[in-house]
Amino acid sequence: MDGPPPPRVPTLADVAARAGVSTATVSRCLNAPDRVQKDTRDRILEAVKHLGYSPNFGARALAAKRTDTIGAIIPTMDNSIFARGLQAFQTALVDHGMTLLLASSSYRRDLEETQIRTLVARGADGLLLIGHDRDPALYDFLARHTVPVLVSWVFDPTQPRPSVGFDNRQAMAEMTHRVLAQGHRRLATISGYTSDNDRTRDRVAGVRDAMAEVPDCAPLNVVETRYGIETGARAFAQILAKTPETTAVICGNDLLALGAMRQARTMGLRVPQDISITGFDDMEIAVIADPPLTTVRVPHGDMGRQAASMLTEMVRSGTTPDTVALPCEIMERGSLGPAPRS
Amino acid sequence: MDGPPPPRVPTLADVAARAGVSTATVSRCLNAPDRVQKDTRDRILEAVKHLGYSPNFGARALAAKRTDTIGAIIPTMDNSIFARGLQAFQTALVDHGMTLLLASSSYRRDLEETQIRTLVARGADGLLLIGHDRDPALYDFLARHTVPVLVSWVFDPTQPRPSVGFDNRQAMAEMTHRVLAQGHRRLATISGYTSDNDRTRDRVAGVRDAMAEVPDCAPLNVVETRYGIETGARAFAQILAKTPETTAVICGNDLLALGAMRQARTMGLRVPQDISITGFDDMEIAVIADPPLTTVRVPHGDMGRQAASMLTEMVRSGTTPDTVALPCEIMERGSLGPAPRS
DNA sequence: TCGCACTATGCAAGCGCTTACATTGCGATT
DNA sequence: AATCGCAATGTAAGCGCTTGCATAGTGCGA
Repeated sequence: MDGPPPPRVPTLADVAARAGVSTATVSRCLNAPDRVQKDTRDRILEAVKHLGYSPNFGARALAAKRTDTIGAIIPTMDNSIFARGLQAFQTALVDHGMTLLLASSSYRRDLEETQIRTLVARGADGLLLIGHDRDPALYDFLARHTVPVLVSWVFDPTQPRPSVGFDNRQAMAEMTHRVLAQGHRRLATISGYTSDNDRTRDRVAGVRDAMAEVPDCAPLNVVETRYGIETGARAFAQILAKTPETTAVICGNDLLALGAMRQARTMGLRVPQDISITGFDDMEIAVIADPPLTTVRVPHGDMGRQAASMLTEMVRSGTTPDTVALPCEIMERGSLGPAPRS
Repeated sequence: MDGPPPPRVPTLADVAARAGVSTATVSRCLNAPDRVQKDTRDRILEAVKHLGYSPNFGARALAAKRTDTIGAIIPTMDNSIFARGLQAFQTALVDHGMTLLLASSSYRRDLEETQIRTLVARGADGLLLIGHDRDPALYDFLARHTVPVLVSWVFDPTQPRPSVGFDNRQAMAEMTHRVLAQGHRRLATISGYTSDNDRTRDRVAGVRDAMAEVPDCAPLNVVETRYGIETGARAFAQILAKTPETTAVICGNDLLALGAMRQARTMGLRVPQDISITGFDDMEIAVIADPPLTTVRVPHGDMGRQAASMLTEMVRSGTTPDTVALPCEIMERGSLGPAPRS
């Protein structure tokens, strides 16, 4: 019936021709359907379907000055912590008609900077970033390009930028309270690197906050290391070498805690009878660790979903939302027990 | 010194004006630097820097008919299996000057289809997909839009599309050989859902391949379920209810295996003395499970990096590379032991 | 000295879409 | 019946870049 198939990808003009209207009407029909009459719309839609038309992205971006694309830069996808939040973020973004442009920084500030510039150059309408710590020049750059930024994974109402996240400091303070409540007074912390990272800093600060309220605490032994199981194990050994009297090790994330637990076992220490260990994140495996890990449940999913809504709103309306705080929950499980009688 | 800053984002024309050349020369200078003379180039680069120029993405995409963007659709980021490969993929992509557009399908065929169309509409120059199972109409669609596709996570040279991955079937057969070598003859498998998923199908097929070489095996008890720890635990209980004589449970991934191990412990079974359990993926936690999990190490990183190179090449040169097979490695650890004397 | 090959640069035509503005047609208002 | 307002649609001007082709400049062999 039909002639030979069109040799090229159909354009708006092809649709317009087939429907017997102008390209403007087709464009409107696609972007604001209620601005064209029902029968015209039907005719256009038929043409669209028949031709298999799909708008050219570049042309649309050029003319409309937006891409319906949101960029996100996370430290890493390697461990599931960020991946879970990202999954929720991406899914929600799709529901809002947005697409995710993704990059990772490997926790490196210089790389993150490059990635931010790249994503903006790639036309990201808005950006999701983790944490506030960043060169002010970068924020200037983003402002100049009028790219809205939403910060996640933290809650800090004193920052000028909106964020959606949780209060790392308070969550860790709460965890530390629980540890202290078990009678522990000789604590140590295995933390991620704190330079360029407000989240890790806040977590350590939270530990200190809680300790400050109890008079007879020994000084906190803090070891900084890269996040990971192996590094957690090594850090644990280091801690016991320096302060063997430690009865509880508060870890900056679950991976570190898992490594610490393994090392404890290796060294013949029972958890929690001889030493208590806590984590942060509540990864899926926390509950099947032996003993199950006491940790902080982070609202990954809510954070991701909220971030998607907020960013979409920011991009579409140009408004700046209020910073949102999401609650964490302490999951008390087997790895935290009473302090041993010394 | 300078006048008031330009009120808007600078364009090619601004750069050209400042450098005293035409926009064509600036464009060439940016895209093929060796086609303009050194001093002209320096002048242009100075102008670029001074103005803080960065090319407009939409305009470039429209004129050049490419976006330097690669789309990837993975089943989920929720578990670290895909996330790790993706991390390597993204990093390598950046090294090739490409950017990652990401979507996830939640293992749902219909969603995946939508996402594929969306990413193409968003201007992805090429696509990374997981597994071959897909509606042929989709492949037609991609061909019509001349979007090259690379399939990953599988190795199947009989498929018309290039892929980079590993042989799920052979890897699982190899694992099963190891299990059989320990004297096990009553096996069960906890598999992910096999409909629309060639990877899970291949893994089960691998188990059967190996069993076929041994005459006295009991029939294989297969339970299909969603990937996860909880679901793995439930599936394990189901298996023991139906075939309590089972001495080894071969799981389709590590999460399932971890769940199975937990359930075994709950039911008072010792691993591996009473029952052996194996996984697939070699997630980071496999080694700290108790007992450490015998599993298949999948070359996530290599796969991601290779995929990035291959796709970039496909997009840039329009060629179709050969399918690449990457080796898996069986990690024999504590969760696999000799079959108990019955 | 002339012509030729070749390089560096400019000119200008799009790429396919959105949108401000203009036009048309029709019912309601006076 | 003339006028006005409004809804539906058309007209056409870009959006900022790439690239085929044209043009000018340069060095070299004959």
